[in-house]
Amino acid sequence: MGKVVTRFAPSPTGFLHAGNYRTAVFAYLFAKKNSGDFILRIEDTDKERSKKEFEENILETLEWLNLKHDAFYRQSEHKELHEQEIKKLIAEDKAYISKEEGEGLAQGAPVAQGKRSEVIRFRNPKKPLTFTDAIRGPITIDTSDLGDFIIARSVSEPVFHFAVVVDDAAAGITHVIRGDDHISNTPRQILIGQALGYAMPIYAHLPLVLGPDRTKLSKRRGARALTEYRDEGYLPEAVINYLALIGWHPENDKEIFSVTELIETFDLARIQKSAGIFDEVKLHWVNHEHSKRLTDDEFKEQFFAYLTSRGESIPSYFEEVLPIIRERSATFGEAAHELKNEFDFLEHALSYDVPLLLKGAKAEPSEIAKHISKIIETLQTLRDRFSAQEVKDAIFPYATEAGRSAVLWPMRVALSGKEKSPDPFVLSALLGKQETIERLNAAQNMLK
RNA sequence: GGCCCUAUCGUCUAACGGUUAGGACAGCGCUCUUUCAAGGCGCAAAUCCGGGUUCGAUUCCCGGUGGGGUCACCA
Repeated sequence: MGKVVTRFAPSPTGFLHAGNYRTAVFAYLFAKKNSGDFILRIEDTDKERSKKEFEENILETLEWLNLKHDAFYRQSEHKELHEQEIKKLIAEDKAYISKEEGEGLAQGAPVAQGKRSEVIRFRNPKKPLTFTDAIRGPITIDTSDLGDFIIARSVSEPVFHFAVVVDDAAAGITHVIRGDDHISNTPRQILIGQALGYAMPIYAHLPLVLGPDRTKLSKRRGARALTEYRDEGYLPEAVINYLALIGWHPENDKEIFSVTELIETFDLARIQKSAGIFDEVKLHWVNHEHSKRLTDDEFKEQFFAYLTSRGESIPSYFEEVLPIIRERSATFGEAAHELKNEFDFLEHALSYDVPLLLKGAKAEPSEIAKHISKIIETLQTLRDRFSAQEVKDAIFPYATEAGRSAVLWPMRVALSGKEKSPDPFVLSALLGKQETIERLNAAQNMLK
């Protein structure tokens, strides 16, 4: 058997959503699994609706996902080939030029909506046709109801079905991996291929990815362009991992895969037949798992790049706070939010009031003031560059004895000025001995 | 509506005739914890219905029902 060649063939008529890219992921994984080629073809035969910006978005997204193609072209670049093949079919009387006299064209009215008075139709043998789908097995469809379908608007303007068949054959595509919604298109494409004398590719129709409302993903129903996930700081490997999990499952219970692992493990035979629903919540979890697997350096570097690309400023406390932010956030977007909104107290002056100081302490102000004095006293005995653990060892016994909420809540608020924050020991280490004591003093003064 | 595809917890799924129907996300509870997360532990949750075939059906066959797709001079 020759080299495996798959392709991803989107039309640049809108932003592609997760379902489209899931198809790309499978076509890519299958090609790479078999040491084959993955081709990207932009299907731009519809000049009216094809837009450069959509093509750019597709390229940009694929690049972000790092789904590298081995060849790239636009369908429009194959005009001569298409025309040659159309003429060939007409010459062989397998297709013919048809005079159209439909309603919209009658009564000498001007040709409306781009409708032509002449088109090229395929002579349909009108027989039941069976093909074997790599995922679903044999599928039989009677092509009679198709009639003599149109294959081109004119000799130089092929319609999708025709161009696809010619281009797939020209590129030596061995496996056509595409969405379920193309099953009913397959017979007519096979018919065209047979008429042209092409070798048939293997078809593998993937189950569709549906939205939460169980219908085909679409922009209007809230499906988002994949680039939005990039903008929210999702990791490309996590997105690929999650996408691969819709409709595919390995033999074991493993769920978190790198792309390399995916290529090793992927198997067309283990693809689901029924449609799956895109679940953002699970994607979020998968991303967190991938994020946790990053080394500290990788996280720092990638998070830094994310912040920079977003035009966010890098605060002075960036590095110190990284380990804490990492465990609390699932995406870079969330981490950025934490960085900006939850740790700003590290470099800005505090503003909080006595009620907040008392809120979770469940104790009298005088008692709290006493606790704070004790904390300051204890902290004085520690070395200048103390660690969170050292502070905890020093304070915790006292807190436990005197009442943790009465001691630790005010301490935490005094240091962070916030109702929610990391624990007071971490906070102390972050601020350093001197600043910690200063803030505790300030809080105590407020209580007097 | 015609044609085609499809059917296991809410969701993604495991099982390729014999299992207490397994895992994951979400949910709930407990724990850890000054707080919010994260973490650990646990609970609850499914074979669409009806016929066959079989000693035995989630699994094979038929019918129904549900869901989806497709019926363009769009791709």
